[in-house]
Amino acid sequence: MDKKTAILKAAQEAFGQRGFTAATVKDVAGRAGVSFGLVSHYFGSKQELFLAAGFDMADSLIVELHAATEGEMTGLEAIQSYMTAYFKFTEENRERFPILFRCSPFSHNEPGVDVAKVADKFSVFIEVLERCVEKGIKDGSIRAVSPEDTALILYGNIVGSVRTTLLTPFKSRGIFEETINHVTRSLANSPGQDGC
Amino acid sequence: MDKKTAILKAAQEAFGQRGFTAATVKDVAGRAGVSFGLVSHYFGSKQELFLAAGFDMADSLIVELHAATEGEMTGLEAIQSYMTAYFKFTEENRERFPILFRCSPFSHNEPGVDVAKVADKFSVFIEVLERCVEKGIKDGSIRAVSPEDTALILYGNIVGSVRTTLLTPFKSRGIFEETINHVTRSLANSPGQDGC
Amino acid sequence: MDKKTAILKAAQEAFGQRGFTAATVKDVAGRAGVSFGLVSHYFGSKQELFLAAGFDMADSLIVELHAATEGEMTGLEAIQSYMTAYFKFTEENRERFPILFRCSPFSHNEPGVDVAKVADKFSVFIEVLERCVEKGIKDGSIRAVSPEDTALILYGNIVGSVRTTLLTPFKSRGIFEETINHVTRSLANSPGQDGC
Amino acid sequence: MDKKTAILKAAQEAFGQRGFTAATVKDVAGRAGVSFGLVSHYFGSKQELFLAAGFDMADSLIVELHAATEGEMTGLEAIQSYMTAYFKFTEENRERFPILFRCSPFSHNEPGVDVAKVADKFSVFIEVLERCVEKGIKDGSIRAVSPEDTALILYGNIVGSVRTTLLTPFKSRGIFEETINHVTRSLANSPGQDGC
DNA sequence: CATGAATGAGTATTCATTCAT
DNA sequence: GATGAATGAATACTCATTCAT
Repeated sequence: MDKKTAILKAAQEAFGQRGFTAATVKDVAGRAGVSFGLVSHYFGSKQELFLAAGFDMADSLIVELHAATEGEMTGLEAIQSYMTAYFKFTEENRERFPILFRCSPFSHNEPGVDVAKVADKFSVFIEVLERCVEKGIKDGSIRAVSPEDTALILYGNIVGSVRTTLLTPFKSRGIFEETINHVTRSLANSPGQDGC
Repeated sequence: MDKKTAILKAAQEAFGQRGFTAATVKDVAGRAGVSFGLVSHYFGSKQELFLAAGFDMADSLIVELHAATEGEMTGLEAIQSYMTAYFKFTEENRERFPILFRCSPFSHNEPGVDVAKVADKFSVFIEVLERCVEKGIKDGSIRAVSPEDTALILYGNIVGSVRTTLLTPFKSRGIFEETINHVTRSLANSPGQDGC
Repeated sequence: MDKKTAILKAAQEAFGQRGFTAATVKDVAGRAGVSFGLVSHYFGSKQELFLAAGFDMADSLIVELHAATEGEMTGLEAIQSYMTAYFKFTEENRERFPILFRCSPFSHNEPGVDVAKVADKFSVFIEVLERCVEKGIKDGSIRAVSPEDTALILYGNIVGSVRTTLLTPFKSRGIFEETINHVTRSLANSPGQDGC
Repeated sequence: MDKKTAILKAAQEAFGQRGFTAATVKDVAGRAGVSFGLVSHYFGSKQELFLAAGFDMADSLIVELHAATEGEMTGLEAIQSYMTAYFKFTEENRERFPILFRCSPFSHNEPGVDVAKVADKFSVFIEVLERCVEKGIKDGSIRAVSPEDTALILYGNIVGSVRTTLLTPFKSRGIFEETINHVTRSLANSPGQDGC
């Protein structure tokens, strides 16, 4: 791993754990094993580094989510696949994922975050979910709901469970699976109902 | 409003908007219209002020939630009442509510927050919810789910919608009502299923 | 002398000797015998301190020059009095005067100097001189010259001698008197000429 | 123009405009269109570059002044020729001339300037002027004055006008000519006086 | 009660310089 | 010759805290 990448990874760790303001450039440099001068050399300012770190993480996740929802399946299955991929990604990146809690429109502005850019980046997460809901309504796997509202609620639901898992001491083994069940129960067009 | 209260309210605003590290004591004093010396005079250190501000907000909310869930009703109705009260409280305290996003175990530790104390305080929110789920299972209004997992998921769901509303530009008029519907659909013991 | 004044005097010394960029706030604080935090407390930024220091010195000098040129005398005598006062002031403030070399439109912009403000302040020095020249032309003590050009040249002349005295190793005991003679010879309406 | 020369010219520009401390090696390299590594490669340190830049400019000017004063003429004419050449040189090198304001004993020490070397270099400018005054006194074109003091005063006079022209917003079309007239009036052995 | 003068630790950033390629 | 990665000293500025009034 070259030093530029090392700095990026270290920044994701440090900003994720401490937040933009509390994390220090010196800390990032220390974790990356480089001098702090090199951080400015490659990334300019702390703010630019913060955005680079957050966007790099977001981009990686977006790739996974696209892959998870692109195959042939019902809308409801796509949502389940989306959630599975999302949760898997968080578990595989426990140390560095939380940068997304900070560098996201769902957190209060950290100084130095361009709100518009971040909202733009994150709207993709919502949009993919919205497409899945729309698809599910069409193919009959999801009941009639507002795709827009639902996508927002589902995303909040997902992030809520991720926060609980990564941040709180309120641990629960099956929370990810149960969240998928929760969502499935809420959205599924229960076949029994039609049959009655 | 006496100056001590003014400082507390100002602290909730400032810490909510900027976070523990980025908010300054001078800023708090400015918003409260008092000299910065008075802040230490009443609250000692910045950290103590942060905790006082967060706990004051949490306590107010807890009072509301207890009131909302204590009457005679089914478990499912209690959950709906809990959520309604929670959402109402956030809207009535838009400016100062976000202190809870910072001073909560669902956010990364802000330096100076005693994790244990905070977890303790917030476990009440989960426990009240858990009691409602248990009650609903008993009275037949809620299907058979794990009360513990479900309480965590529901809380994440609620906070997700609050964050979306208070923090993001992804606005949706009916998100609070839809979140209640979402939860209701997921938990309700659908009478039709039994009938089949 | 209170600490705010001490900082101002120290700033005049430090900026005068080393220039805006090379002088450090720590150095200023050290000379003033205060902590460097107090400098920001009173003056905000280095730039504001620089301007405050320069303008304080300029204002003091302006007072002297007005006093020197206000009595009843010919224009030529007023110019001599102006120069005498100017040179006396520089000698009495050897240590701190050079701030004016830096904070003046006759020096290259130091970053953080508002060019317009400085030009405004210094235009007074030129204008007073111009009035004297005009007066001298009217009262016959000064030959027919362009008051505007002449004022600029005289000011350059004065500052040139001050720079030589305060900054260079090219010392000459009588340079101030000789400069006054030089100017007098150049401007005087030699009575002999009229008589011819 | 080879890269070494390009660096030297760029250094004259940058140091002239910003001063030794504020100008950066990177800035010089950027203006010259070379990598910053090449600057050290050719000139060693920033200080050496500064001196090289200043002395190169001083040497060019000295050549012009010698040429201007070497022909057959009276001392007064030599001084006029000196001034004309000096002013012409400044106008032809507007962008890069101000390095001499910085790298001269008439400016406060920029750190890294060897005072003695600079004084030595600049003493030539004064000496040439002094020779002209002495010559003029001998040949009767200049009245009886102290050559030493006068040379210093004249040099200050010249530089004052150059500073006014290159640095201040106090522009005056005829300032260079008027300065020559000013000096001429002051020094000339007015023939009319003798004639009376 | 209330103010704000005073302090100094901590941080981001700039920048000259070195050195491997 | 020429480049730019890498370093770390130096510096302006912020800010919590203390304390005299």
